[in-house]
Amino acid sequence: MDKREAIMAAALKLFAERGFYGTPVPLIAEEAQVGAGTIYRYFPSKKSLVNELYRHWKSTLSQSLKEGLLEELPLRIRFREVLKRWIEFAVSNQDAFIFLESHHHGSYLDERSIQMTDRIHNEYLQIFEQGQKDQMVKQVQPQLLMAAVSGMVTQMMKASWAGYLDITSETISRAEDICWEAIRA
Amino acid sequence: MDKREAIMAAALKLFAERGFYGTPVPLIAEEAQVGAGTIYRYFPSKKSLVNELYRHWKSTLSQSLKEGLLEELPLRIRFREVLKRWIEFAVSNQDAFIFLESHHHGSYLDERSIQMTDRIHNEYLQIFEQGQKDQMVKQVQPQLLMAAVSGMVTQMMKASWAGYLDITSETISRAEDICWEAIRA
Amino acid sequence: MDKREAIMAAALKLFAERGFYGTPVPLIAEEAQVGAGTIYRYFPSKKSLVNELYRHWKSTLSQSLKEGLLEELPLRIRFREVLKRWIEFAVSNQDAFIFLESHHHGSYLDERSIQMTDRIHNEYLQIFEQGQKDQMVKQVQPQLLMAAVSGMVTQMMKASWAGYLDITSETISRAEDICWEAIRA
Amino acid sequence: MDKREAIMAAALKLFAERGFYGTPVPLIAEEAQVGAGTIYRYFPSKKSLVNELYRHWKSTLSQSLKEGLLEELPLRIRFREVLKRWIEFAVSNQDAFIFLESHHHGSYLDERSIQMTDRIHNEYLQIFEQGQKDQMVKQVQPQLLMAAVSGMVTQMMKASWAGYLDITSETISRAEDICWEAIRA
DNA sequence: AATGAATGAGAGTTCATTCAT
DNA sequence: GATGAATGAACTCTCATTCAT
Repeated sequence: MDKREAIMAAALKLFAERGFYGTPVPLIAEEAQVGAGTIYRYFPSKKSLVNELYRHWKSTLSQSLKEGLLEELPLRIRFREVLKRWIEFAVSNQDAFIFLESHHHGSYLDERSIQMTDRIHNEYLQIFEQGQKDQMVKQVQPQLLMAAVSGMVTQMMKASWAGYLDITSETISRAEDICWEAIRA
Repeated sequence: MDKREAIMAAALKLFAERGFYGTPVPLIAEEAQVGAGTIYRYFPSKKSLVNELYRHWKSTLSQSLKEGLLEELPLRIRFREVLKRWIEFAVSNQDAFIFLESHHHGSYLDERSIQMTDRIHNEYLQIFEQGQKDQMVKQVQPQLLMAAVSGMVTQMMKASWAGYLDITSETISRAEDICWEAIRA
Repeated sequence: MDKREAIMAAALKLFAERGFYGTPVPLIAEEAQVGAGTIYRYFPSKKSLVNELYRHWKSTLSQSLKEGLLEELPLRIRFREVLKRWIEFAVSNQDAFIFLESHHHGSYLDERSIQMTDRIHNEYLQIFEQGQKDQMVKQVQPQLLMAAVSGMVTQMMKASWAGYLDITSETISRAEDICWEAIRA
Repeated sequence: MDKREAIMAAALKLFAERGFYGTPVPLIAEEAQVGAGTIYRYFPSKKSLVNELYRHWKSTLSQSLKEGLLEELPLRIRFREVLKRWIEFAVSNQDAFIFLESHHHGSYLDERSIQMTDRIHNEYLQIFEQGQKDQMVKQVQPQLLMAAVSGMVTQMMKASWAGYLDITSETISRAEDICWEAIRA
């Protein structure tokens, strides 16, 4: 489905740049080089488009954090690996990362999207809770640890987006250090 | 001007809750208990209203971080004081903090607002740069340090907003620790 | 409410001429000499407009058939009086009569309109049933008697509308005779 | 042409149920089990489809009223025979009869359809005029006699359609009596 | 100065029609 | 010949803005 992907790519770009309400459907059509009506052959409504897009990227991110992570490795190594993947995902998929962040609490997200958000959110929390059991990270509300890590990554991406910050592999490595020291016991 | 303030208070609340595009002007008027036309006596357009509101709170935040900060105190003390004020501002002015964060990159922000954002951004950066000179914080791009701190605070507020996190004075104190350890040398 | 009435008058004319689906809202606005948006200050939707219009004229017609009808008069006199009023209403309010007829089974009619239709329909049926008890009209399904009378009036109005028939007081009187002989015992 | 007939049958059913504007072309295609584009091989436009359908059934009805009617029979017999055929056509071809009735004044009918309507209308009128010459029916405008008969049949069919009336052969016979007494001298 | 009814441009969406397959 | 994905004009409805009161 070539058109479907073109529409999703166009919508991702525009929603990331201008937000959901700031993006008229005909503009998405133009960016995707399809007719306005075509969008409605693939998505029943603008709302359903944003929800499918959200779930697609949310699960893509979630997968790439988990995929092939060796359970045998020491927790500490795995922890830093996840951190690294997170940052690398954000860097490689800037639009998607910004989109996920800024649409986190949109009133247009439906029940399924919210449930997926909560489920993945809890998966992440468990990583921090596991780290706490193993005395590796600070013994505070896990939400706070997660806020530190996700906030760091998010703001770094926004700074890059706004042209304040140039992200290199050196930057990524530094960002990992900062995150790690923020949360380690 | 009593009405002007009522309008700004109503707009702050609604923009924070529903975003710029999700908030009709007549709804602001209703919340402020004025006629819809009255808003246009005080602000030439909805866009100018959001910009004035943005600049108002941006400079209020900036002021409260600087105000009466004793230059004689050791840098390290001043540093932690700023951190504390930042978090306390966010907690005491949830709407304003969320509003500033979520409108950070709105396409409706005008030249003046962007310039003010940049100016204040640079002021903050200087704090980190000063900390680097004094060997107190990590020797990395200051943007990254700032991302760590502002990201942490922002995500903490969003978690609170979404009901995931209950913020107490204990939480604030913990958050300060996390921020400090993230950036310290 | 001057505008409200202008809108209802314009809608009546256009719905009678072109039907519900054949009449765009902006055309109603133009005919009523108001802005398109104004219609939505008075009616939440096009559907609600057609329903209010329908109920307004349905009850107006119903009222004018009943109003001030002396119960003391012999049934036969009252019967012919109702017949006369019906025809006169149709002649004096051609648009409204055509509108009511052609929107009888529209899929856009809501529960309330359908209930009102059924209620008034039953009121009319009772007239015929009463006539049957008094041996004045034919002993057949009352629906059939009603079909004869309402069909006659409806088709007469449509013929007039289409320019086939010129309705005079002589015509009305003749129509009454025809109806009466159709149904009398 | 098998497909052509399938399309016309599907269109008849849907136009009768939902009206012209309420019936999307793709829905007709689905009902007819052909591709949407196929309809345009047989009919240049939706408008032309409804017009062909209208003329088809209009002339079918007209034919079945005339066909094989013995000129030698007394006028009175022939008269009642026509009445009977009319009602029987309506009962046997409910969809077609409803379709013809409700599209009688559609703004989408073209010149040819209107001319055919007028022509057939005049043929019917002549029957009544002939009846007047022979002193069998009332000496009033023939339009009025026709309104009585066609109105009766139409309303009876609508009542049946709406579920108010169950049509049996007894009903048909009664309806004939009513029509006849409405118009006879 | 303040109002809120009125406006019309522009939003999301539908659907008659086309055309590459 | 037949298809149905694709189109864009036109629909219903919203809302930033104006202006008579």
